[in-house]
Amino acid sequence: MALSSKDTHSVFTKFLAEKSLRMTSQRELILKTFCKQKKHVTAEELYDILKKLDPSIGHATVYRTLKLLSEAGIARELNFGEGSVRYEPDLDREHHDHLVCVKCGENIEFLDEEIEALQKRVVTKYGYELVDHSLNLYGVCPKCQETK
Amino acid sequence: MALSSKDTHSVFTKFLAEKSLRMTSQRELILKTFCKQKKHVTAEELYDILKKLDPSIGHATVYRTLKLLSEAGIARELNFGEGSVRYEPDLDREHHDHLVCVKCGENIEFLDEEIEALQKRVVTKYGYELVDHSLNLYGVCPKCQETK
DNA sequence: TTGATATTGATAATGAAACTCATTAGTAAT
DNA sequence: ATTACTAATGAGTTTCATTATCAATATCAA
Ligand SMILES: [Mn+2]
Ligand SMILES: [Mn+2]
Ligand SMILES: [Zn+2]
Ligand SMILES: [Zn+2]
Repeated sequence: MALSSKDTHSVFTKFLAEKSLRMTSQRELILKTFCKQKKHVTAEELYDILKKLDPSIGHATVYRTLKLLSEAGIARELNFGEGSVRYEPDLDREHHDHLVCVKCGENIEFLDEEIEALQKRVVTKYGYELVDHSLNLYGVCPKCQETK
Repeated sequence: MALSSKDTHSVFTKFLAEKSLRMTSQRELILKTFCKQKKHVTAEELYDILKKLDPSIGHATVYRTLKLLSEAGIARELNFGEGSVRYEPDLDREHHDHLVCVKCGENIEFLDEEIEALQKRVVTKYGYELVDHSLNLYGVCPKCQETK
């Protein structure tokens, strides 16, 4: 049962209010457009999409807002070693990791509770306090395996 | 029983020969210096160290050679989301992942065979052919937990 | 040696992301 | 509505890591 877009909006508004920041039309548009995306987008890709909806939108505002959305827990940053960060909606989704095809970029999301538990075991073993983790598996997808 | 530096040298030479590339004094110095490092270094950090040994060394040569060393399997690229890539010797070392303190950067290397096995299970489940993986755990180290 | 080719290092170019700042917009009290 | 305050915006600049260019140099095989 995914949360409605109204929820991300109110979560963001609340987050902003707590920091004496303001909900603006740009932030609303960026939030709404970001949440619609099916794929993990870069700031640049989202900017290109937004430009069509509001040609006056600024480069920096997209970067700034994605950062805010991450802080608010609405977005998650992903790093697949491409040189730029990707973002995905994170609020109404359960945690998952990624399996990426190195040939075509196809992206599978998976969740392995056993791996999750073992990670916690490692962190505990060394006396650390877990903050975050990043697990990316890189491989060749079935389709790309055929293409020799 | 680690391999001697003579081995990395011959591995690199063989790798270069197979690609009709040449072993040069710069590549020898970079290889030797890189393998001596105890920590994961960025290209920039290694460049600073190399400058003291050979002030004529070029920026681009360090970047280029680290890339070659990675292709040759002598170095491994690490991405801790800092904005720059780190490298570590990989030839005479067994695989491991990293637990990084988000406060002080302290870096623990660990190997969990169970996690490794489960990763393979995930990849197999989706019909992928595993190429690589990246697992980074981020936390607060015991020392930094004290500092409130 | 010589000729072909690879390498180098200085420098320029690139691309992502952060910063600057003058202008605009939102807020809350008058 | 007017005001005063503060935050937000977007154009443009800046930084930083990394890559590309290219003329000069080094290496190699014949
Ligand atoms: Mn995802
Ligand atoms: Mn390591
Ligand atoms: Zn593929
Ligand atoms: Zn620490």
